Amino acid sequence: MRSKQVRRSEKTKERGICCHYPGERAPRFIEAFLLLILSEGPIHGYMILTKLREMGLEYEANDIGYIYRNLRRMEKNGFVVSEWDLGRRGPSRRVYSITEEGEQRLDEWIKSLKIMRKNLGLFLRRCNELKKNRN
Amino acid sequence: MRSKQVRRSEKTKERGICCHYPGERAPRFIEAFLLLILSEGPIHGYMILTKLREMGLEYEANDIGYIYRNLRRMEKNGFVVSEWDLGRRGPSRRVYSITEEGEQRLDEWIKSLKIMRKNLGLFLRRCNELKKNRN
DNA sequence: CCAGCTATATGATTAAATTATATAAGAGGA
DNA sequence: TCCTCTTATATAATTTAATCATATAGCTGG
Repeated sequence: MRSKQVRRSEKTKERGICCHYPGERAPRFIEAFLLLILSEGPIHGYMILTKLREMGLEYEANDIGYIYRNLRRMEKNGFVVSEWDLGRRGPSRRVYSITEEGEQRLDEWIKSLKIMRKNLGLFLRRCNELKKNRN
Repeated sequence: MRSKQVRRSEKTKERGICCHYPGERAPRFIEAFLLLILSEGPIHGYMILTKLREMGLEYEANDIGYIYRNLRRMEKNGFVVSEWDLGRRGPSRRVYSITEEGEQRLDEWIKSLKIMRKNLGLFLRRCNELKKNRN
């Protein structure tokens, strides 16, 4: 460990979906995002971090431990399987693939997140009305 | 305690925003919803449950403990204040009101939940594309 | 040889969601 | 009177998960 650790709470308050919001701690969506990425093809943990950032989630270097932990849990739950990729230079990679159960799980997530999105819309509209009525 | 407890995990899997989704546990939005309701006027805990249900969140009788705990935490954090309402028949009520700090906190929530809603949209669109390309 | 990037992993701590239960006032019926 | 139901608040105990912190190792370029 060389570089100094940075506290998320000080640095990353107003960003993506899986970090920072006033509640301090992340919501519980990471599994959905991991499943989507894995559903697009086998991939290793470190690359997932890059993908998440491309999806606007702005993870820090720190958060990689969180990814690995979740991948392990998901493997335990049967949503993914992994194998070592040793056939290349550099540190070896553990490559994860989604299972049939994982695909089903993703479908459940999609259903739930659709409802959540709808309810968030209602929430925000109601907030708008509240502010409007105050002026 | 008279009535039988019901397990959320068996009964309420595919519902609102603050309960049930594949991750089993609720996301961390409850504070935002409580703040919005309180921002509309002082109210006691038990009535909040009704309001949340009206907002489509389908809480069970069980979940009232969760509400109370959150209200207490929020009071500790200075987002709300409470006082007893003894001037009526029936069990006495603890009536909560939002503070200036609570209003600010709600504004932070609104910012974050807007981003979250946007990112959920991107997520769902990406899922759609994935499914489309498979056919 | 050191710094930096890539790569995986996990112990320890803290926060919070869930389950379960305790208490009590009043209303209405048998 | 007793019983049950609804309204109302509260918290102990348990479990899950997010965060903080750190360890290890391969390879590249200066």
